Order: sequence, then C-alpha cells, then structure tokens
Amino acid sequence: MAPKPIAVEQERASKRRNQVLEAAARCFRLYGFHGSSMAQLAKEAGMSVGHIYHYFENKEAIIDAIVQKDLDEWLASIQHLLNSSNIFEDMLAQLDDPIRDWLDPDYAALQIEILAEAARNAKVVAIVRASHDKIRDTVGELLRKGSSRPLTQTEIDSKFDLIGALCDGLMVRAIHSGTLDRDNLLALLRPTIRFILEY
Amino acid sequence: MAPKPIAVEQERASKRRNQVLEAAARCFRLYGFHGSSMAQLAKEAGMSVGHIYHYFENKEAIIDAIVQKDLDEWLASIQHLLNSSNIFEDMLAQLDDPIRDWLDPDYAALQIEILAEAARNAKVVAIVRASHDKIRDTVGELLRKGSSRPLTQTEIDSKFDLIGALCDGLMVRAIHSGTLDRDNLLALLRPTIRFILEY
Amino acid sequence: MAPKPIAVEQERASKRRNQVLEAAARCFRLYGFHGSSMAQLAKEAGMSVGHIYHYFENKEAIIDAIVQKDLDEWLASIQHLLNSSNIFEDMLAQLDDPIRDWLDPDYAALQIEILAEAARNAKVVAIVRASHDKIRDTVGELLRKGSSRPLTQTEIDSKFDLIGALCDGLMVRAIHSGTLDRDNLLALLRPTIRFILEY
Amino acid sequence: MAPKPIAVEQERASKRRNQVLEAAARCFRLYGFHGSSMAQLAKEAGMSVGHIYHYFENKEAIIDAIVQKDLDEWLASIQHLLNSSNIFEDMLAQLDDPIRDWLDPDYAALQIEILAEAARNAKVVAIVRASHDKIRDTVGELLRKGSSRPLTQTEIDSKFDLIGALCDGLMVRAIHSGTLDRDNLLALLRPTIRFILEY
DNA sequence: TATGAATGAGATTTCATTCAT
DNA sequence: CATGAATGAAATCTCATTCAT
Repeated sequence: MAPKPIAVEQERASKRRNQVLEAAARCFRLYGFHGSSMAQLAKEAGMSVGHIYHYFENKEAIIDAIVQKDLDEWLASIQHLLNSSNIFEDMLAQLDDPIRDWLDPDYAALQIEILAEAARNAKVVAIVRASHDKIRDTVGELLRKGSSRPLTQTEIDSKFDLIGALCDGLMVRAIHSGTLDRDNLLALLRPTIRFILEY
Repeated sequence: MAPKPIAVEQERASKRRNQVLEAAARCFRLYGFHGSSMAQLAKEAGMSVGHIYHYFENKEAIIDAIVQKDLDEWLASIQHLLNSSNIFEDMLAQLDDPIRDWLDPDYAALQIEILAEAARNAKVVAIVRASHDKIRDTVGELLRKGSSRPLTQTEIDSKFDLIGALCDGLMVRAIHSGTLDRDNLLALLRPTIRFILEY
Repeated sequence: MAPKPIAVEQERASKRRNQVLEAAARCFRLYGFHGSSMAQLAKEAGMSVGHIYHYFENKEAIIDAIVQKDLDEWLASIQHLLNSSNIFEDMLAQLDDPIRDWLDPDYAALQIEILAEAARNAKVVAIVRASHDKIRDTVGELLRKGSSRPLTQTEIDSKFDLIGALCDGLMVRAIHSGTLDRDNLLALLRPTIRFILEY
Repeated sequence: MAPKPIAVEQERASKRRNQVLEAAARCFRLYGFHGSSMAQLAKEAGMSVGHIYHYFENKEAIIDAIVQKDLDEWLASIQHLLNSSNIFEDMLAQLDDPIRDWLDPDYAALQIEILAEAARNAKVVAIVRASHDKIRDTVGELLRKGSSRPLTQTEIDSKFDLIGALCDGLMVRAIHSGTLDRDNLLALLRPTIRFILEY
C-alpha cells in the first residue's frame, strides 16, 4: 500500500513527541529529572521504553526539550504587554495569574528542578541563559517604555533583577513555607513592585 | 590496652561525623545529592565507604544532616540582631555579607539542591519547614521590635515573606544569570527593603 | 492494472536482494556482522528496515548469503585455470591480483569476520566448509594436472593446505602488520609456492 | 580489627583479576567478544556482575587485557630460542608444540576473535601491533643469528612475514577445514620452512 | 511492494548497602 | 574502629523483529 502523506505523518510524530514531553513533565514534577526513570516516562506516556528513543536521542534531550518548552511559554506570556499603552498599570493589574503559578507547588517544583539541573549541567544552563537573556531584553523594553523618566541600562538591569528576584523568590517560598496567604502577600507585593518601577 | 575515656571517644566520633558532613557538603555542592556517590563522599572524607555507615544510617541521613546543619547556621547568623537597639538600620547596614553568600554560585547551588529535594522528599521538607518556622518567629520578632508602629501578624508575615522572597530570588538569579552586578543591585535592594520594612 | 509478467517481477526482486547484499557487505566490512544494525543496513541499501525482511528471513540469513556469495566468487576466480595447459606457470604468473586482494585491509576484514563467525556459528561453518571442499577438489585437480609426477591424495592435500595457509596467512598479516611490502613479499612468495608445487 | 597486610590483599586482588580473565577467555573463545555478555562472564567467573567492575573499568578493558596477555605468552614462548646455538635446527625440531596450538580450534577461535576485533577497534589494533613489532624484532634476530650468510633487512622482513603467514594460515585453516592431518602437514611444512630460512 | 512505528528483551554500567575480617 | 570486597537491583540505551497501513 502507498505510504501516507508526509504532513499526516509529521503531525502524528509531533503528537507522539508531545505525548512524551507531557508525560515527562508530570514525572519530573513528581520525582525530579534523575528520580524519574525512562521506564516511568514510558509508562506515563503509554509507550514502550525503546520507542521513546525514536523521538529523543536520550534522556538528556528530553530534559532539554522540557526546559526549552517551559521557558518559551514563559517568554510568550509576557509578549503581549509590549503592545500595552499603560504598561506598568497593566503589569500590576495582571499580577494575579503569574502569582498563582509561582505559588503552585507543582509548577514551582519543576522550576526548581530546572534550576538545580542548571547549576550543574552545562547544556541546561546554556538553554536557561539564552531564554533568560531574551526575557531580560523584553522586560527591559517594557521598563523603558513604561517609565516616566529616561533610565540608564544599569537602572533597567537592577529593576529587572529585583522584580525577577521577587518572582523567583515567591516560587521558592511556595516550596518551603507550609502555606502562603496569597491575598495578604499581594497586598504588599503590588506596592513594592510599584516602588521599584517608579524608583 | 585500657579503654579510652568515653568523653574522648565521643569527641573523636563527633569529629569524624563532621569530617563526613564537610566532605558531603563539598560533593553535594558540585554534583548534587543524587550525583554524588557514597564512594565519592568516602574519598573526599578520607574514609572507607563502609565506615561512613558507622556514623550515618544511610545516604538519606547524610542529606538530612547537611540540610539541618545548613539551616542551623542560617538561623544562628541572625540571632545577634535580636540584641540590637536599632534593628532595621543594622539589618540594612549588614546586608553585604549575606548578599555575597546568596550571589555565590557554590552556595546557591547547595541551597537549590536542598529546595529541589524538599520538593519531593517528605523528610527533607519537614526539616526545612521546621527551621523555616523558627526563622519566621525570629525575624517576626525583629520586625515587631524594629517597627515604629504596631504590626498585625498578617502584616509581619507578608513583610517576612517578601523580604525572604527577595533573598531567595537573588540566589536563584545567581544561578541562571551569567553575572549580576552586586553593587548596582544593592543600590536598589536597600531602598526596596527599607520600603517594605517601613510600609 | 494488469499484473506484470512474472519474469520481470523476479528480476526486480533479485536486483533488490543484491542491493541489500552489497549494502550489507559494505557495512559488515566496516563494522562487522554484530556491529552492523539492521537500521544501518537499511539506510545503506536505501530501503526501509521492514522491507529487508521481504527478501531475507532475518539478519542471520543475510550473513549466510554474504558468506556464500563471497565464497562463490572465490571459487569462480580459479575455475579458468582448469583449462590452462601450463597450470603452475599460469598460477605463479597470475599471483599479483589475488595478493592485492589478500593484502587489502577492507577485503581482509570481511574474510576475518566470516572466519570469526564460522568459529562459533554452526550454519556459517557448514557453508564455509562446503565451499572449502569444492575449492579443495578444484585445486586438487589443478595440482594433479600440473604436476610432473603422479601425486598421492595426501600429497595433494598437504600441498593444497600449505599454499592455502600461505594465502590466508598473508591476509591475517594485512590486518595486524602496519604495512607489508608487497613486492618484497612476492619475491620470496613465488619461489616458495614453486617449491611446494614441485616438492 | 586491623586491616590485612598489603601484600596479601594485592595477591588476592590479582587472583580475582585472573579469575575474571580466565573466565573471559573461556567465554570469548565460545561466543566471541561481543557474543559474551557481562552476565555470562560473571557467572563463569563465579562473581557478581557489579564486582567485575572493581577489577576492570569496563568490558573493553577486559578485552584489552585478554589480548595483551595472549600476546605476552606468545612472545615469551619464543624467547628461549635466542640462546640456542643451532637456531634453525632447534626451530624446526620444536615445531610440534606450536603447531598443536595453531591447529587447536579453541586456541584458533580466540586468535581469530582478536584479529576480527583488531580490524575495527583502534585500541586493540594498537596492542596487537605493539606486540607484533616486538615479535618481529625477536624473530628478526633469530633469523640473523641462524643464517649462514648475511641478510638485508628486507630479506629478514620477507622471511619473517612468510613464516608468520604460514603459521597464521594454519590457524585459519584449523577453523574452516573439517580436519587437518597434522603429521601429513608437518611432513611438507618442515621442508618448506627450511626452504624459506635458507633461501 | 513498501514503510517505519512500535515492542520488549537484553546489554553495559552504576551504586547504596552489607559484612567478613 | 576500620576496610573494601561483594552483591544485586535498577538505570540507560540498543536492536532484531513484527505489523498495521
């Protein structure tokens, strides 16, 4: 019989790849990169161990793909602010959703896992830094556009890093605090970020 | 031969235990909990693999002890502020040293490793939370003492969490940013913390 | 559509089979029987993995076919000497070409691979021995025809085995000597073979 | 309790290493380097799989050691001829034992396995060539000493290679001939080698 | 005829832990 | 107190073979 059209094949392959990535994300969240075995990934993905290797060269490649995907989504989520006419107010107004993510232990667990891997794995740290640089550029532009006065590059950098540190830090505390009171936190977070933005 | 006095024996044992913990800390910083083998720990500690099991029940116990030790040192490092007469000013003045730690990639790597483990390991998260609660109490008292007006518990909590998030977040960024400009950062960090303290 | 004539079909099939065998020979030379995967063979043959199984029952069958083919070619290459009127002189005069083969590392590698397989694989050793017996018969006849005096069967056998050993041995040395000086070797090889022939 | 004397430990370790090598030689003879699994080696050596890795870095290291050991024994077996006063006659007289080895299918199988590996494995070919060069030097000296007339280096080389080819070739034929008549073969081999030696 | 997705067994290697000495 | 030989389970990865299309 004739082989199927290429487009159909590719779509199918891409679906399978995603199937693996989603299974991997679940496993990695629960057990970490090195705590998740290929056998677990395979079971979770509903696929044989060997077949995963049709889509990914090795386990490392799955980790890389997960990290890349996660950062891409992050980057995409701030792009729309570039078109805002009142950037700072929009940022502050839309703080709720990201905060929900950062304080979600599942989400936080994967972020921390990525960080821990980045601390020792050259390939992963390269991926993280490349994305981070893009985010820095994007947010830098947001800060410049939204500011009421001209900012030097070092001012932009320190504002970016401090706001970033607040976000990352909340994520960290989502893990080691028993429970955080989100509303209570937001009540102080908002004025603090405004303070930094307008400093 | 006459048996040695018990006190001497115990001191010796305690020394050996620390020898292991210090070796473990070095390994864990470099390779992570799961990337460090017992053989590596033994080599680094100048001791046989089997002998480590005289001092620690298993690898897990070493991890627990490292985590506990790290948090104890953290806690100890803020105790002296309780006796200060001008708490906020002292805190801000003494920000340099901790910042140096947080931005040190080696130090940061171990903290992240602990966090990642805490995200999945019930015993470790219990240790971290117990210490965290003590720190929360101590810092809470500092905030109460140092504040110019009476604070509600929720106010104290949010201030603590936000300042804590800033610290933790800087550590995170020490890993995924290439290099951070410490002085530039401090120039904005100090007023931001002051803002939170005095809010 | 009308089915194609059977002969055409068969010729096509035979072509495809050879395509696989030639690809296999290339792979086996480079990586050995067990170092070549079916995926490699398929790629080299410009054919899908699954399709190879239309022409060969399994990998073993490909190995068998390669071995058979190689020996058949060997056998064919000495047939024409049977018609020679001056057998020994023709043999000695035509020594150059086979020597070139035996000293060619690529050629030698496949022969050794076949031998190594024969040492452990009953089917392969059977194929090799069957061919070997035919070669023994053919060369035996050459020796009888070319000899100036009547030879006993044991004399023929030992002459055959010793000349054969010289050829096989040169091949072996092509692998483990860095480089052999072919001309230098021929200068002594020719009189030695003549010595054996005329003994 | 006090640790044992180092010498005793080392002897024990060396014994264990040999235990592995002997088991490996048996397996490799029967199933080849790549046909023998670490599990088989372990079983044959009466040792757990993991423990083999205390003595050898990996499977490759075992192969290398086997190859080296085999060649060392070969080299040792010809050293005593250097002290002979009638080298050629001694060589011819002592031909029986080596011939027995070369025609032993078990012995031959391992040699062929080594060759096949050498044809593709850079490390193994280096080991083989290094030993081969030593053998060439030793035999070269034997040829020079035993010869009745002065020999050029190229003459020595071709004599060495041709005699070597005869030996290697007999080994090859031990595998692919059903059975060889050793006495019959020797009756022709001896004069042939004498012919080469005295050419 | 032709594809390549899919499987699952098996290979090498690592490592926490135990135990005889 | 001290060693490191020894185990065995589990991890990653490869590959011959099958099968739906």
